[in-house]
Formats: sequence, C-alpha cells, structure tokens
Amino acid sequence: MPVTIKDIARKAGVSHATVSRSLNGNPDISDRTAAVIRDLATEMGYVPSAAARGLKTNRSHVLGVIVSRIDNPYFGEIVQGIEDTLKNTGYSIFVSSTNFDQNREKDVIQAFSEHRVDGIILGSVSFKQKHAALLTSYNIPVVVINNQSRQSFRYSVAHDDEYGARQIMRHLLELGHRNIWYLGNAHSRRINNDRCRGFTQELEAAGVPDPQAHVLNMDGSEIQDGSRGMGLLLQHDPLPTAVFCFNDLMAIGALKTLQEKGLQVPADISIAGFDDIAYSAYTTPALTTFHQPKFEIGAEAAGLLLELMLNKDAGNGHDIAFARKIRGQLLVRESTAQLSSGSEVSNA
Amino acid sequence: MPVTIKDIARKAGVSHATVSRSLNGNPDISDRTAAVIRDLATEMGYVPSAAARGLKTNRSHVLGVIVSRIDNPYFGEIVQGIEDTLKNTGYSIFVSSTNFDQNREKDVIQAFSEHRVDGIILGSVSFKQKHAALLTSYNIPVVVINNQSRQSFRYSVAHDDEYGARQIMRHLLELGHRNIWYLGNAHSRRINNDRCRGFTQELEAAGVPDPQAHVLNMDGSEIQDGSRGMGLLLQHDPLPTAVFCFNDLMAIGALKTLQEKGLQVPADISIAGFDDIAYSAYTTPALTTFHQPKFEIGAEAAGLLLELMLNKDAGNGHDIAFARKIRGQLLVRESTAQLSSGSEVSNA
DNA sequence: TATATGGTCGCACACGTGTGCACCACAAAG
DNA sequence: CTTTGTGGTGCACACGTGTGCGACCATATA
Repeated sequence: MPVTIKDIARKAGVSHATVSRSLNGNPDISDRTAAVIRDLATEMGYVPSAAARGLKTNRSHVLGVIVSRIDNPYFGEIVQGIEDTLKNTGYSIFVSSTNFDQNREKDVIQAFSEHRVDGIILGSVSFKQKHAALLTSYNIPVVVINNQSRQSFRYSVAHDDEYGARQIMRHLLELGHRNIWYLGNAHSRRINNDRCRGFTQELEAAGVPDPQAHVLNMDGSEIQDGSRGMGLLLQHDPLPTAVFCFNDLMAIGALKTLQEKGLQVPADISIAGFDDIAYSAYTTPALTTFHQPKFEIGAEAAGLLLELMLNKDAGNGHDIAFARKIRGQLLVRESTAQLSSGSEVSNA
Repeated sequence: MPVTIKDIARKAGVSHATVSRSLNGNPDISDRTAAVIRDLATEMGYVPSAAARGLKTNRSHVLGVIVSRIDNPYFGEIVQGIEDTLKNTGYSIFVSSTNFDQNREKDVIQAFSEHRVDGIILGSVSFKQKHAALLTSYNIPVVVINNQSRQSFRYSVAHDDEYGARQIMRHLLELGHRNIWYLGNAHSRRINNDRCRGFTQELEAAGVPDPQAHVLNMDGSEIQDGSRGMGLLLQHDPLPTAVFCFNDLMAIGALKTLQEKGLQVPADISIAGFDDIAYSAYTTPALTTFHQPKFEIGAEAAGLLLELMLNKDAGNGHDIAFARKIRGQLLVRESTAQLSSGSEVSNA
C-alpha cells in the first residue's frame, strides 16, 4: 500500500532505477533530475522498505540486544546506554529477555537470525554453551557485557570489579577498620571471585592475617540473602566493625537486620554495598557503595559493535580480540564511618 | 550466505516452490516429500529470511514500542509485560526511547515505518500532536498506555488512578485522619487530575469542608519536589496528620524532610505514596502506597494489539474504540498509622 | 479403452530495491 | 563528415520467498 519507487518513477516519467539512484545520491544522475525526484518523493510521502533494501544489501540495520530481564533496573540502564549511542546511526534495536529460560534463549536466537540482525549485544548473565556457540556460528559480530557464561567471547565489555572492590576496601581501611568481612554471593562465580579478590588482596596489603577466614558466601544476592548473611555474622565474637557486601541489595538486607537488632549504622558497624543501584541513595543511612557505570558500559558495547560492523564492511578481518574493562567510582555516603575506639562491640 | 530454499530444492531435486510449501505445511504436498524436505532443512541449518517473507506477505512480525526512557523502572516493567505476552507469538519488538526529544520522536517513527512494523505500543508521556497524527496515518494499529498527550487515541490501556486515589484516602480516613493534604505534581496534568479528584471526592464524602484548600501542587515529581513540598507543608498550623503524595518518589522526599526535621513517621505524620516502585518497600519506614500493576498494563496493551492485528488480517474493520482501565491494589506498609489523640502536633 | 478425478508438483510471476551493462544524445576532436 | 568520448538514463536481472495456475501421472469409473 505505501508508495514505492516505481510509483515515483511513473509520476516522474523515468525508470525506477533512476529514482533509486537519485535517492541514494548516486553522482551518475544529473543534479536537476535528482532534485525533482527527491522533491516528488517527499511530496508523495515515500518511505523506503527496509525489507526490500535488506534483501538486496544483506544489511538489516537492526541490532539484537539480549538481557535476562528488562524490568531489572540494572539492565535498563545498560540498554539505555546502548540506545543513546545508536540513536543517530540508523540502527534499530530488538530487545529480548531470556528470563533465565533456555527455550527462550533458543527462540530469541531464532528470531534474531530470521531477521538477519547485523550484530548482537549479549547482556545476559548465563547463556547455555550450545546457544553461545550457535550465536558465534553466524558470521556476525557479537559483543558480550559482563560475561557470566563459561563460553568466552572474542569481544567483551566488562566492569572492573576487582578495582572497585579495592577502592571500597581502601576506604574502609583508611577509616581504621581491620575486622572487615566480605558478604558474598556464591551463585555468580566470576563476579564474586573478582570482588572477593580485591577484598583479600587489600587486606593482605594492610597486613591483616588470613583474610579468607573473613569471607561468607551466600546462595544468592537478593535482599533476603543479605539479611540472613548479616544475621550469621552477628554470631561472631568480636563482631565485625565493617562489612563489605557483594551488592547493594544485600547491603540493604544487612541494614534491615542491623536495624532490627538495634545496632546503629555506621556507629556500631559500617556497611558498604556495590553497583550503586538507584535506591541505594535513599536508604537510611544512605549507602556507601561503588558506582558501576552501567550506562557507559552499554554505550561502550554499542560503540564497539558499530566499529566491528564497520570493519566487516570494509573487509578488514576482525580477528583481534578486544576486552575492555570499565572502571567506576567510589561513592562515600552515610553508612560507613571512622572506627571509634568504643565501637568494638563485644558479643559476650 | 545463509542457505535458502533454493539450496534445499537443489539438494532435494525439487523446485523451490515445493520446498516453500513443505515448510509452510501446505497440504498439497505429499507427507513423504514434506518430511524429507523438513529434515533436509534442519540438517542444512535453514533459517528463513524475514525480509524476503515480509516483502511478499506485507507482515514484518515486528512490533514497535516507544517509551520516554528505558532506564526508568516504571517503563521497564511495562516493557517486560509486553515482551512476556508476545514471547510465543513470533513477534519481535523494537524498543525505542524518545527521551522527551521531538527530533527523536520523528526519527523513531521513521525507523518504524521503514521496517513496516505491524503495530505500535505507545508508552510515552508526551507525544507531539503532529507525530501522533503521523502515526495514525499509517494504517496500522496503535495502542497507547496511560496517554498523556493531547491527541486521543482510539485504543488505550490506562491505570485507574482515581480509583487508586480513593483507596488511599479511604485507608487514611479509616485510620481517623481528617487533616490530610495532597502533595501533587502540576506537570502531568491528566494523571494529577485523576488522583486529585479521588482525593477531594473522598474527603467530601467524609464531610471534610473545602478539600481544595488542602492541595499543594509542585512543578515536578522527583524526590526533591517531594522534599521541598513537605518543607512547605510543615509551615502550616496545625500540621497535617497525613499526606498523600502524587507518587512514591515524592513520598520518599517527604520522608527525608521529616527525618531531617526530627518528626516521626508514622507516629507524628502518616505518609502515603503511589505507584509502588521497587524501592518503596525498603525505605524506613516502608512506604504505604498503591500498587500500579505495570506489568499487567503492558501485557494488556500487547494483548489488545495482537487482537487488533488479528482482526485486521481477518478483514474485520477495527473501528470500535477500546479503552481499558486497569485497577491496582492498596498496599499498607509502615508509613501510615492510626491517628492518636496526641499526634496533633502544633507548630506554635 | 476413453474419460474423469484427484493428488503432486513445477512454471512463472510478484513483492520493492539495487546495480552492471548497454544504449542514446550530444559535444568535441579528427 | 565521421569518430571518439562523455554524461545521463533505461533494461534486465538479482536478492529470498509465496502462490495462482496448469501440467503431469496414477487410479477409478463408465
């Protein structure tokens, strides 16, 4: 039903080839003819068909983005970063969530490949090995963000968790704390390892013996995990003077437990989170945390993908692996404080 | 580069037409031939081209979703609802954010129409009249969620804000409160009007004189607006015993101000929010609010869109307007409490 | 045996766009 | 005048898929 270049050609008394060339700025066409046709096109409300164009050019001008859930604010920021860097490039993006479902993973890949997306950004946590291999088997660039699956991808963008953990620890150490615990999450191995490594290495550098003894890993990273974990830590004697939590959600859970037990934060215990999710600024007390620049990570991934596609067009082999680490920033708020001599609460 | 039905045809010794019919389940083809071809297709890793198919069938199997920002958790939940209802229908979705930018609005519409999306869901706040008209000028179904623009659309899904506001107010009235204020947001006219109407009507029904005198509208709905608004309310004598805030963000700002001023919530003042955003459950005290079912709203919009497209295929004129209101649920948490006789704090 | 019937399948065209090559008109050079 | 060059445009095919129509063959019926 929409007007086609043939309609324009008929009205202008030329062939559709001439219309095609005119609208694409082909220099073979005389300026006068091109101008006439361009005017006619806008007047008739011509909108090119991406399907037909893609059929010829083998480029869909569509990118696929896969996350685990879109209603997770963490991914929301990443996707926003992707979209903002893509907005003037002529690319549209498919957004799909796998919801941790393997069948869904398969369906999403199927849909993406049917539409011949020009590239894919993988922002999901786990991705089954088989599906990851399937993805790379198509000859299109794939960029993975904070890769969690066993499969390692050629192009990746990730947050530098170890660096972030070190900053958190230096902050706590500067405040005078030595009896610090790490409340971790055994489920996300890679991330947890990086953050835990930052924890132990800084403690060792400060001369604290056996940091591994001060690590407690939970089976998840939700609020209730933090809450329960803090309950366990409160059974130690002497009590920790500071706790570094795997992420902000767990820190919020920790705050809740401490409040229930009548302990003051940060007077009795300092609490630090990680990631800087939106509402960590509005807890009481406001959470000290490490800002993970999710928006920038998404933007970086999109930029990398654009570059890869450009190279592909230019015929350059893109066989150089590329792994970019992005660093965030320490955010000192109200949940951490100087270790005061009286704050060593005994449990006896 | 991918295998086509012609490749399969060559290998099977049949015409590409037979392959096409086999894969589409056309009964003209013998079961034996169809089975052979289907096996061959999967073996060769055939993936149909959506572009070529769309060119013939005039159906792209793509839907467009427009929101103002994806990193807004409110829209994140809506989009998740849309995606979940669409996941087994064979539709993929473009997600674009306008970011309140008119040029961006235009670009998004352009991209959608080039790709010939089969339908559009509009979850954005404001949409310029001209662009809204442009959208409806294409002959594809458009469903609008919580419409904020002047343009009225034929098909809409919206949250019943007036109903929600009434529930909040009945809750406060049952707790014994009479000196209740509404802290509103002048910027979003339609929503604010609905919520404010619920406020005034319930107060009138309870016999409270001149409810309009207890309305304070701010120029926005962010945390700082709630914070500032509560500061203004604290200059009244007698102080309100309860405040109904336009949304949760403003309520959080209000909580912050009260905490700074040393007032207890809910002992001194009860606070209620609206929308039930994720972190309203983790403020101290946890916020009493009204749960707006964003996920269901998105799902309902997607379902409506599917139905419209089905009718269009069946040739039924879809000229009956359809406006669905969705009702949420009161969520009583810790920020509201019974009016105690001693809680009438004087400002003198 | 001739005809009708029904089941299978191929031919050929179409969708909207891009592009190599040939063609034409015209100007400049011989 | 013919030849050569050049800028502008059309012809025809291609991309991958769907589909109306007719061809072909096997079987049943008269």
